[in-house]
This record gives sequence, C-alpha cells and structure tokens, in this order.
Amino acid sequence: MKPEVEFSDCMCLSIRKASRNITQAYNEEFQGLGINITQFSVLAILAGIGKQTIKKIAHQLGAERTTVTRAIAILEKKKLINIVLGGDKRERLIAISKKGTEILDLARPRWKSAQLKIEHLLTNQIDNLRSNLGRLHHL
Amino acid sequence: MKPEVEFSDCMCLSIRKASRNITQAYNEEFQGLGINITQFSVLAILAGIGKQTIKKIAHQLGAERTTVTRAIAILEKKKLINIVLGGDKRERLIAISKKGTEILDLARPRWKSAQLKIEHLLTNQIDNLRSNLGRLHHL
DNA sequence: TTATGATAAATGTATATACACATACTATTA
DNA sequence: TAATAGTATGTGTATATACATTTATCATAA
Repeated sequence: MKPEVEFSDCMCLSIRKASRNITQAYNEEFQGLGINITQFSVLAILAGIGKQTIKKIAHQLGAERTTVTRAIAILEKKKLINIVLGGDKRERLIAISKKGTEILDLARPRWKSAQLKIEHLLTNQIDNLRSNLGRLHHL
Repeated sequence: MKPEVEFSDCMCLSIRKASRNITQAYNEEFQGLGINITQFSVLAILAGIGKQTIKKIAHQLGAERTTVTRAIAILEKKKLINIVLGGDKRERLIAISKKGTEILDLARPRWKSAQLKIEHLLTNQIDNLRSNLGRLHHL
C-alpha cells in the first residue's frame, strides 16, 4: 500500500535538481572565460537591445529585480558593463562595455555548445519541454 | 535573417525561471507553517527512511553535500531535527524531531495541493516533463 | 604501533534568490 | 507651489548553491 502522499515525485525537487544540473553544464562550457551563464545572459540582453534600466533587464530575464541589481554589481566589478545616468535620475542605464562585448563574443559559441548538448539529450522532446516550462510562468 | 546564435531559447534561462516559479508556488502553499519546500523535502526524507548522515540525505536529494549542511543547520535552529553521534565520530546522524514530525504532517496536504496545481497545469504532459527532467541528470 | 591515505563534515567565499524596508527622485494634485 | 502618491533602485537579512580548503576521524599498510 502506498502512503497517501507520494513525495518521491515532487515536481519542485525535480525541476530544482534539473535546474542545478543544467546550470552546471552551461557553466562548465564557460570555464576559463571569467563569466557564468547568469552574467552571459545579462550581457546577451544588453548586446541585443542596447542600454537598459535594471527593471527592464529583470523583466527580460523574468528574474527578481534585486537579483539583477546584485548581478549588475558583479558585472560592474568585472568592468563588463558601463553604467550611466539618464534624464530620470532615479534610473541607472546599463550598457555592455567593450570588454563585455569581447567576452560575450568568446562566450557565444560556448553557449551554443551547451545548448546543443541539452537539445541532443532531449531529442524530439525539446519543444514539449520548452512548452511545458513556458506554461509554468502562470503559477 | 536570424543571427547565428539565438539566445532567446536558452534552456538554462528557461529552466531556472521555471524552477523559481515552481519553488515560489510550493512555498506559497507552505505560508504560515514556518518551513519552506527545501526544509519540507529534508523532513520528508528523514520521516521516510529514518535517521541519516548528511551525505546520504544529499544523495537522496541529488543536492550538494554542503548545501545540505546549511539546510540542516536551519532545521536544527528550528528544532525540527535531532542530531546524534554514531559509532563513527566523523558522522552526524540526523533524525526528525517530534516537532518536525508535527509540522511535516501539517505540511503534507499543502505539498499535495501545490503538486496537484503543477500537474493540472501540465495535464497530459506531466509524464513527459518528468521524464525529460530526469534525463537531465546525465549532464 | 605509526605513518599515510581515505572519508564525513564544517567553513570560507562568491553568487543566486526572495522579500521587507529604506531612499531618492518624479509626477500629480490640491 | 507644497503635499502626496508613485517609481527606480539600493540595502538588510535569510536561504540556496557551488567549489576550495580545513578539520577530525577512521582504515590500512609499513
């Protein structure tokens, strides 16, 4: 007889574990570059759509604003971004720096490699998985 | 024309975002209980298989050992576990406490409720998703 | 028995995440 | 214009995660 509640299939544990595994796979590809997947994602957004407020970067990433604030501090320490003030003095506009662009360009093929590894692992399932993960935003 | 590398479909960002969303959904169910899903998962393991070393708990969770060390410290502060020394003095054996058992029993239906919400959201896809997340352990 | 290697765990440090609260600035309205 | 509400961001605190290093203990071989 099963107990009333079967904990071993906890979706939260499953996805958090998968999230850790995937994050490590990407970060391994980035080894020696001096950035991780988090930092890569911020740089990629800035390269794609130009300078942005922290709030908008957070929205693009679907991440908490204050999490992005801390990530920006790290990127600033590494001199991968420039921070300028705009007309609205509450805002700080974040732009990718020259050094940031250089590292981003080195990182792109690494990202692609990690991405392909995941996709190969999930052949024929990748669109389903993507769709499922996307649906979870409604929580 | 698409750029060579399409970052918007980054599986790492997708799963990390989904992981945050799901974690928050479970933690909302636990509101007022004084534990979160991380702590619940450790208590559930201890209740299921009895007292365990930190290393074995980490293995059950698929989590880093030192992450579990910090989680155990939190559970100890909350008096939800008891820690005893065994014959091997390097080990600490972790057991759920009476208070821990009581809170775990209150938490089980909350966990089930969160779990059902996810499963409803992913009707007919849940087995696929589970299988996909499981496959990612090979990374 | 002693030296050595293996093991369990803790600790230091960096980063990721969430939430509450504080601060500075802007916009609006009386 | 002055008071007030709203907005962008930062900071404090707690927890989650990873990895390197350290410490204590155990096991084993000389």
